[in-house]
Amino acid sequence: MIAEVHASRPGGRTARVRADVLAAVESELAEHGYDGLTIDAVAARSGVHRTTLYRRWKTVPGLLVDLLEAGADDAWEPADTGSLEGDLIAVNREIHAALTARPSITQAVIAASFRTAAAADALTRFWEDRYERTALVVSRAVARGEIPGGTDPHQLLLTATAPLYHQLVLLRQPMSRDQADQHARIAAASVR
Amino acid sequence: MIAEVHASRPGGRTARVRADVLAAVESELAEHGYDGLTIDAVAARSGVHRTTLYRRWKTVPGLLVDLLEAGADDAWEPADTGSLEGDLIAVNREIHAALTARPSITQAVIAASFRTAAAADALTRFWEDRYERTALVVSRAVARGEIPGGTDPHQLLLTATAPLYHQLVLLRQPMSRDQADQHARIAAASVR
DNA sequence: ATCTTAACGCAACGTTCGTCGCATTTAGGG
DNA sequence: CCCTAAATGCGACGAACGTTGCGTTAAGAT
Repeated sequence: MIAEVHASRPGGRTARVRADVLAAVESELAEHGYDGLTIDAVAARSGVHRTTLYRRWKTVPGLLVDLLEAGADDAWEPADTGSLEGDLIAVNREIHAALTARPSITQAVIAASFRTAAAADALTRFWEDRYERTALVVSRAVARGEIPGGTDPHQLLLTATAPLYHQLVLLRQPMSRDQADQHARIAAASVR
Repeated sequence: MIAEVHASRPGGRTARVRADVLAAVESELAEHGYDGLTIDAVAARSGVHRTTLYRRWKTVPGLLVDLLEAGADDAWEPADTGSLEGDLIAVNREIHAALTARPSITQAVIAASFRTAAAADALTRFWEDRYERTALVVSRAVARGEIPGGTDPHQLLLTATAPLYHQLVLLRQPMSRDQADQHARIAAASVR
């Protein structure tokens, strides 16, 4: 998620317009949720003309994609708690917080990903990047001799994190933080 | 998912219209995917008037909801293979097949559930029903003495099935049937 | 067979959506 | 400071969407 360095004219007004628009997207999202998020509403709130939004962002999902990329934390890496189980619990708590926040930007972007291919691609890239970085907790555990070297990082992370997404996003039912912790423990125990 | 028994006039023409429409929805879905699924296209293909579709089904997600309910198998129950692991593998293979089919009705309904509350509710009810029935594999395992009595069925099923949904639906990446089996084994082992 | 009325067909309407051509502003370079 | 072109503002347009009023058909009751 590198910021667009080769933009032909990223200066003053353009940057200000982008900031205004993304701020409006966030506010609109907070007030009316994803369904109330429309190009016209964002245009009205931001003071930027409809046509400009259609030209630069094309669609509502496009706006959310940009919001996602603008907020991408390039320095993110999983916490090091000293044990595999502790690391997985920390990861799951982050996911749990992101999915239960109201409004949840993550939930909104997921919804958007079912509308346009561009949003789906952006989200896939984002998650690929995150899971790749999170694989660090597995290699650290291997280095500590906690788990065997042949362990598949992705399978392990899937076991730990998938239940949160499934329960909170698809099944649309509550999940306590304790339950989230518990799934991290199950995953950690599965590779011992 | 009981068929609407108290419909005031479900007879001949009305039933025929519904059958024509749902058939058209399925065909249209197969050819153009969810994005190409529009009220007008379904009306044209089915020979039923636009207005009728708007009156009875309101929205495109509404059409998919009805398709889901029409295809609901009220007799469904999980296969009995004689072991918890075998049962979970069987369940996961069904889910795997449903999510990798092309076109996948399940994937389409999931996409629809992010558009209208009615679709989200219908899907939630459907899954609640399925997971409740699938809990049978857990009670059978308890009866066989395979696992302790205090086992939480939902947590176990979540561990087994969530990775499939997450990988195939949200992460939008492939998963082999062997990997699906593997997650069933991990779940089975987690309660031993 | 007749009647009632729910369900459907039909045409027209207003709204929202996304696009286009053109004028205006302004960032960034000479 | 001036010049060029990218970015934005503006108004209008056509198409798609969803709704409404009214006439017609036919299911189900008497």
